[in-house]
Amino acid sequence: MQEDLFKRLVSHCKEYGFIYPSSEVYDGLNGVYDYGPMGVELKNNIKEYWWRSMVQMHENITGIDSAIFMHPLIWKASGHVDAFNDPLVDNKDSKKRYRADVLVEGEIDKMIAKADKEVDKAAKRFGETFDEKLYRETNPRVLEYTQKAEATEKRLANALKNNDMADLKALIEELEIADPDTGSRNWTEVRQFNLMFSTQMSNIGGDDGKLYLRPETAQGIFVNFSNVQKTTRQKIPFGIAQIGKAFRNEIVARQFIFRMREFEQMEMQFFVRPGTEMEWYNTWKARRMAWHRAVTPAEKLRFKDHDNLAHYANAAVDVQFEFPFGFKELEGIHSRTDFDLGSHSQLSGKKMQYFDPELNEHYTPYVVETSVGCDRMVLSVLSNALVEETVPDAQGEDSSRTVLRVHPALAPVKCAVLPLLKNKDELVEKAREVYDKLKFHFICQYDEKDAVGRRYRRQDAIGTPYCVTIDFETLENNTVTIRERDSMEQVRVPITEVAKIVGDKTDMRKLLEMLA
RNA sequence: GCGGUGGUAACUCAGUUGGUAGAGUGUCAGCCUUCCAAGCUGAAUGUCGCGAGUUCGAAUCUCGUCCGCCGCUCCA
Repeated sequence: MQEDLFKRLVSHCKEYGFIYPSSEVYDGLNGVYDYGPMGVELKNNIKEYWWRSMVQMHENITGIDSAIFMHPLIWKASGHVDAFNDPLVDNKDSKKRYRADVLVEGEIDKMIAKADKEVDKAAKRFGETFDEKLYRETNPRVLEYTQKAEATEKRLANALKNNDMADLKALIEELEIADPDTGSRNWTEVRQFNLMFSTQMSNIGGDDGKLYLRPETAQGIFVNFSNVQKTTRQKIPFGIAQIGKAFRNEIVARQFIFRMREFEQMEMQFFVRPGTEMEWYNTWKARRMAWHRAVTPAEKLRFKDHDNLAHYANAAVDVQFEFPFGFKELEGIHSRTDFDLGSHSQLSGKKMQYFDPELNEHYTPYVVETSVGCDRMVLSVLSNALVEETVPDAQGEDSSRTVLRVHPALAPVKCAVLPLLKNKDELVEKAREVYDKLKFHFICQYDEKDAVGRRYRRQDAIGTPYCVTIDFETLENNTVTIRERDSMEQVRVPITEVAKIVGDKTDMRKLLEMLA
């Protein structure tokens, strides 16, 4: 059922020009998609909704557009060079894949557990006279375990530091580590998976010329913190917003545009006084949920706290949407502490602090981040909107229609202009006139092909909220009918009012006002 | 990467024991039509994923290869 909906959605997206598989004529490129004529409009509207809700609606939030190429040290400071490199190993028998370092760490834990067990046993034996410290330092068996654990830890750290995959493999073999599930010791070579794409800036020679395509837009904001603060004279708390492409070499890209290798983020980093970050974290949680609820039913949205916090965060929550394949992350809200600014400050040697006149002191601001996946937002809007319903046809019989119930402010085309009949020149001519007026206000489509009912259905399929029909009465008194997508109801209005009526209903302002 | 599964028109799919491709929808042109898809007439569109083999003959059989989907590993 749900899977059917998802398949229908994917083909609908292609059929009506929303989303095409990338490089299709060359058999496609896994995990990459192109936006078509309807898709780009929808996506731009989503971006505009976000941008205006951040930058236009908050005097203390400004936007930037930083470059995708950044100095390679940025990714060192951010922790991505380390955190994005996972050494993976496959078990040939069980076909399971593990992180090699996690396997070794598990083995180290076992060694420590063994030592602890020896200590426990001795403690029971000696009773109250037991000196744990002395025992740990002198008992040969405990010593053997702890020393082995320490040595292994050291070797693991070295191997990771030097990217020595061969030694990692050797370590797994020497420790006789078995697959936790099956007990098999039949391992493949350990391979490094780099989740960042790299490229070459050719006029810098050798390895130093290696650059990464940014895996998140946030760092472009952090490294511009001082520039923005000084040039805009913002006082803390204030935020910097950015929309842009990011790139991650996912091991598997799946679920249509949900997880792509090239994707777009809408991120806002909010800089606050240390100690106030949880307050702001909760404020932004609420604001962001309100933003989502303005376009998505509340029951399809929920918060999901992170079980494991990232290296930079002291609190993290996801906004999840119920996709056809289950509740999945749409947006992340993180309290990033002063990790990023502190780290860049340390590595670059440049101060990234703020002088707080109220406190009369310098500090490194804390950061609360909101980060939405733009493409995921497109997917959520589409999967929430696509409906197949039964409506009466001209004879009052049941007929089905496919309709995209997207919010009018997000709809790719706002208005279709239709002459009732195309073989009547007066109607066609008048319709052209109306179209030529409306096109200055919003995106319109003119269509005269086929019966008008069929044209309505065509517009329904791409989510056009309003259809204006020019009929014989129009020729008499300059009025037209406006047909609304969801209710299919029509009202007759003077031509001179169409731009205002449709404009009001499709204006982004409607959405923004819901956030107040 | 492994396992499962699939690749035929823009979309959804059919194609029987091997005889060089069809349907519905959609698209285009024309007719009809005074407001909600499926009225009439006509038309265009396929290297049947790609390559090799078997065969007189391959969408169909064999092998290889590429790509997609689902699951596992990963997801800061």
